[in-house]
Amino acid sequence: MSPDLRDVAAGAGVSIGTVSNFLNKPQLVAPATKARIEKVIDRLGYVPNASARNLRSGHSRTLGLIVPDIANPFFTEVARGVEDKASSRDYGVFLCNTDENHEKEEHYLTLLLEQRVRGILITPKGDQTRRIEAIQNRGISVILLDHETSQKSQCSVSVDDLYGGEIATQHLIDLGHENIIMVTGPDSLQQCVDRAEGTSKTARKYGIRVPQLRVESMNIQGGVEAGEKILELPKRPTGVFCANDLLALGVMRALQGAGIKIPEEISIIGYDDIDFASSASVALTSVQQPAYQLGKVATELLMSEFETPDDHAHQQILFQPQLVVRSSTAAR
Amino acid sequence: MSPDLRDVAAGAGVSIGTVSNFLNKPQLVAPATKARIEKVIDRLGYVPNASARNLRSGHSRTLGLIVPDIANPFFTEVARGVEDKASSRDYGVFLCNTDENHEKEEHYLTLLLEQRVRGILITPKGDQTRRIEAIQNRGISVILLDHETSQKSQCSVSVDDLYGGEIATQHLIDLGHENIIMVTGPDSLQQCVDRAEGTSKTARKYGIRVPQLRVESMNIQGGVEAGEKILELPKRPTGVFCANDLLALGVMRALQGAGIKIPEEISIIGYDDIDFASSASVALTSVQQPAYQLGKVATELLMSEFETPDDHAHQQILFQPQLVVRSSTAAR
DNA sequence: CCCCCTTGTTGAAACGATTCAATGACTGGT
DNA sequence: ACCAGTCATTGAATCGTTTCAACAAGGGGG
Repeated sequence: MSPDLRDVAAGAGVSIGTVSNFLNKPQLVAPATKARIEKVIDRLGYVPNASARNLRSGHSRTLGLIVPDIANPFFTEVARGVEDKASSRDYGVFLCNTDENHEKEEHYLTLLLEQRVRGILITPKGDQTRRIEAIQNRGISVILLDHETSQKSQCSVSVDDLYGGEIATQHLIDLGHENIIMVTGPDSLQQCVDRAEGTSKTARKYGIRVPQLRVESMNIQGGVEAGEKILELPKRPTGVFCANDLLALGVMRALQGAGIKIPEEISIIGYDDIDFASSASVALTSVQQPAYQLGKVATELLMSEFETPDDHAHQQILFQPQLVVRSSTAAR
Repeated sequence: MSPDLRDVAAGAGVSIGTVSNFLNKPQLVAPATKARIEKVIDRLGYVPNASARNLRSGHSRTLGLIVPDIANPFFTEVARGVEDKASSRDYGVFLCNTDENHEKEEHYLTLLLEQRVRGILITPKGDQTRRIEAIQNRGISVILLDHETSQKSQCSVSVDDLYGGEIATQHLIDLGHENIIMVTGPDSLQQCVDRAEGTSKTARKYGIRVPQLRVESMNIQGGVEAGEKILELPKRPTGVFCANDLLALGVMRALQGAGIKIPEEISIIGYDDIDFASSASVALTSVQQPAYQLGKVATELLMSEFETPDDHAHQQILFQPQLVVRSSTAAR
């Protein structure tokens, strides 16, 4: 149905090998032959078959990207960074969305293995160290994305979530808040654990205890649920730190729905500084992360790992987040 | 590096063909043999090589999805619909983001052709009829997503943008607005053209002319730019209809930044009803589209096209959008 | 006891490319 | 006129599967 290297060769009156050289090592082919082959390729609309190519050459030109929630603008931004970098080197990207679901993560990992992708970028749920090592043993590079690792055998690119939790909490405390609550996700998300840890650490310095309100899903819906629980609390907090902006927007929606004034009655601070944060009903104070950069750097690292394996040292890159103050937090 | 069908066969003391049957036609394999093979597969961690499989069988188990802006929640929702449906039938999805850029679209189409995906879902920019027919001639099914077609040889799943433009405009007119402006994207986006057409049609009935303010990119940034232009207008409009919610949020941001009260001074209505619309600084009135459903139905249609080509009739499915009134529009 | 049918298994060809050693055709130096 | 050395091209093997015709082994039915 689709034309074939053989068809091209026949059309140009050369052998299959020459056409292959034209495609992969053009400097080996005589100008006149080149011209002839090119013309035939155009006329036939020949497009190489990646499967055949991968099979023979032993590696594909595709990467896998596994994220917990593609609807979260933070991860779409990361994905954009990955795609741009990959594209620029003529790699394709399999984008997989797990909905924070372990089974889906497993499912997609197998899918990527079947595809024999060249490398995988993953924001894993829970500790996947063993699984990941098994994959690396198959000759597939893996980079942890937005997830720090202590394993020296793995690369990771992440943002300092501990520090992020600290500056968010410090900000609330500086504004005079003492009754603070943190809305966070399941413990299987390392980001949540680290941000919470940063919060506790800073709070302890001031003799404050920050209770945690845990939700299932890190999205607006989850935030709304958290907000409703906050409303029922016997002693209502004056400051709320949410582990991401979606939660913060949800909490804000729930609280405002109950007639509570933000930030007069309750201050809210989010995390990620997504684009929508500044468009929110009250512009959201948030902790900014270099999402696009994260994706880009991770992809560079990944490619260096398999393109120049010799001078590639496994490294753990850590970005620093930054506080962005807007209108959702105020002195109490 | 990765174990092989041959390794499995050797381990289980059977031929390659039997293992292949175990994988693809288990009913042909004796229970005892099955058990033996299964054990070896587990022990070796065998994962089939999709390239070899595709090459031999002549078709892959992957789809391609091409969208103009994955950062737009409308399209992430569509993508979710596609992924869920595809996953459920064990298909993988290549998600491609074009940034409304024709070259990228072209680039990704070639990528998908190289991969010999089984089918493509695309929200094309401009008229791609010929290109798409060429792809179909290669035996790859194509479905137009969120883009109506009159071609009877193609399937499409879309939402009635003409009607959407009508109800948005009708809403503004019902509220007493006569000085209305539409913020829209480039003519190469059919959605924009259709929504604008709906607007004009309705406006004409009332003897009103709705000028168009055209921006390059259909995102928040584009909206901000449009908002700034609106501020400079000699005769400021009282109603603004934006071709999508991102534009609306951007316009809102710019106008509010200049101290204009929404909706008291200017009413704004968006399109798509993304999740963030109701969290906006002023909850956005919008035209709702069944995004998830769109993706899901399109994928079903696509799969039926190549799984049961005989009883598949090309069809154009059209959903109806729905007005959602919130706080960003008011009587003048 | 022979034949046919079913059930399970096998072996080899094919898919469309890459890879590489071998070959052929020239060129220029001596 | 010959040899060495480029430069272009070729042909065959190979990657890991699927596919399918052919075969082996039992199991009734006549």
